[in-house]
Amino acid sequence: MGETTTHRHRRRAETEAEIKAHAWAAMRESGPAVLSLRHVAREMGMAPSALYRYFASRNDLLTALIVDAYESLGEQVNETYVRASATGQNAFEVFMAVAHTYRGWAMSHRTEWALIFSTSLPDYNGTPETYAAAGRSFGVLIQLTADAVAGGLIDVDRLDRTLDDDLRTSMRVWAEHTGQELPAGALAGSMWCYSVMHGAISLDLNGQFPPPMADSPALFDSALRAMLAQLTPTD
Amino acid sequence: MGETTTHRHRRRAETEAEIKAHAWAAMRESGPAVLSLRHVAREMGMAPSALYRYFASRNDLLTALIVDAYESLGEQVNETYVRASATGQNAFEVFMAVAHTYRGWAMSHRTEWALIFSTSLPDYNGTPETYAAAGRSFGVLIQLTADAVAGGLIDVDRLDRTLDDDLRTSMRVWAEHTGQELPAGALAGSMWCYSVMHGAISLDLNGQFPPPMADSPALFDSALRAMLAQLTPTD
DNA sequence: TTCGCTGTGTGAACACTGTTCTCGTTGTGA
DNA sequence: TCACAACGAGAACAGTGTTCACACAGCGAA
Repeated sequence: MGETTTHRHRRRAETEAEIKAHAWAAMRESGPAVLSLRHVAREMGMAPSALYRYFASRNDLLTALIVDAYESLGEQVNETYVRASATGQNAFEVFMAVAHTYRGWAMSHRTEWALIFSTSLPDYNGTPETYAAAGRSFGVLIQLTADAVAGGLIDVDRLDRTLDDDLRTSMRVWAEHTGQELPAGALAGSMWCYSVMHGAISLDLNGQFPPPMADSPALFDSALRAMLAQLTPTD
Repeated sequence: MGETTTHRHRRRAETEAEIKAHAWAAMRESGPAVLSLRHVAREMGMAPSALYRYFASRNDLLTALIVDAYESLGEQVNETYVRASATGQNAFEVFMAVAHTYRGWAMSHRTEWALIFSTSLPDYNGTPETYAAAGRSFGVLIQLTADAVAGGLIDVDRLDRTLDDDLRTSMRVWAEHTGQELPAGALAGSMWCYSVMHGAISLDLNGQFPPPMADSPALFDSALRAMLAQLTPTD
């Protein structure tokens, strides 16, 4: 038998996609979190109740949208990782390329970003599916850390010594959980970089930076490079 | 005459506060962004329409709540700044104390944090009042930067040289806007620290860190110290 | 080919929501 | 004591997510 994709199946996938497309459009113009099923239905020329044939609830639709957003982000990030790695640059340069892709995605997909990273969606609760989707771009970060360690870019021993004991064991626990051979210090360093990256983007997107430094890739770049410099050996 | 606080005035202020208290309580248990005026009214034993004597709309109530949250945060941050400064510690140690207060507030006021920092509140738009309130804790950061520069903790010249030209001029523009004498490099450094601080908290609160390092003040601490180390002279 | 089932769409209904309006009542300053 | 502003109640309107009974279309099996 295999996958019998009947005519019905295809049509169903189409309408499903169309619903999501209209949902994105609505959120883009009215801001996220005001997604109205009735509005989408009206836009599509169908009864509100008909949407429930495709998504069991508003939350389910939101989950699907979030998963799609994660997938889009993960895909772009991963693609950049692969392409930049192929050029033979060292892991830090690859990381910078990935980070700029990450930031670029956030800037050009503000709605998606808000949907992913804003707690406080009305009544929405995260699901296992979203967590799984989130892991994908996180995996690239772990991979990059492993690359950097392999390339000798990280002063593993020094970083390890600076860590608090409890923190070091936390890192070890997680390191074993990843497939890679990751020293605690390196893992901590990657979390530092992740924090800078996420924080700079988040502040920028929310307009929490003073006006003249808003939407400044240069500030983002300098912040990340400052943190990376802290990881290198022979300071 | 002066301030004639009649009986009515006092009662009005009381109900206003009571409304906000009930609103916070409701958000705390049902998550933010599902604030329902009717629910608050029901809880208080009054008609929904009566609330409109105190807040012109749901957005106005939200604004008041956000301003209160900012004020609470700003107050705690400022208090820590004053107290820590009085002990004669250097500006970096004061900054660490302030940062921990900041993080502690975020952890113990998740609802308030979400209200402040989540874009994507349903239909809510920022107002001048909220921007003014936001500036208060930002001011402490600027003050700390000035203190650090005055204390010779920041390698101003080196940082200045590492900056992109456009970025440096952006920083200068903003530096003039603040009352303080802030070199561009130092200002950039403070933005880096702000990014780390905000990012680490944000990721932690949203559960975006791997489980074993969730809710870890040590990770937060190490990330900030790593960034601070990057600012000091004579590396 | 006809039967029956499953997938899809409809429209009415329910319980909500924010908001506005009109109508009383009640406290306060003159 | 009077007049007026402040306050509260209740009904109403338009909007929401969601459910339900119903009707039709398409498809596999008899």
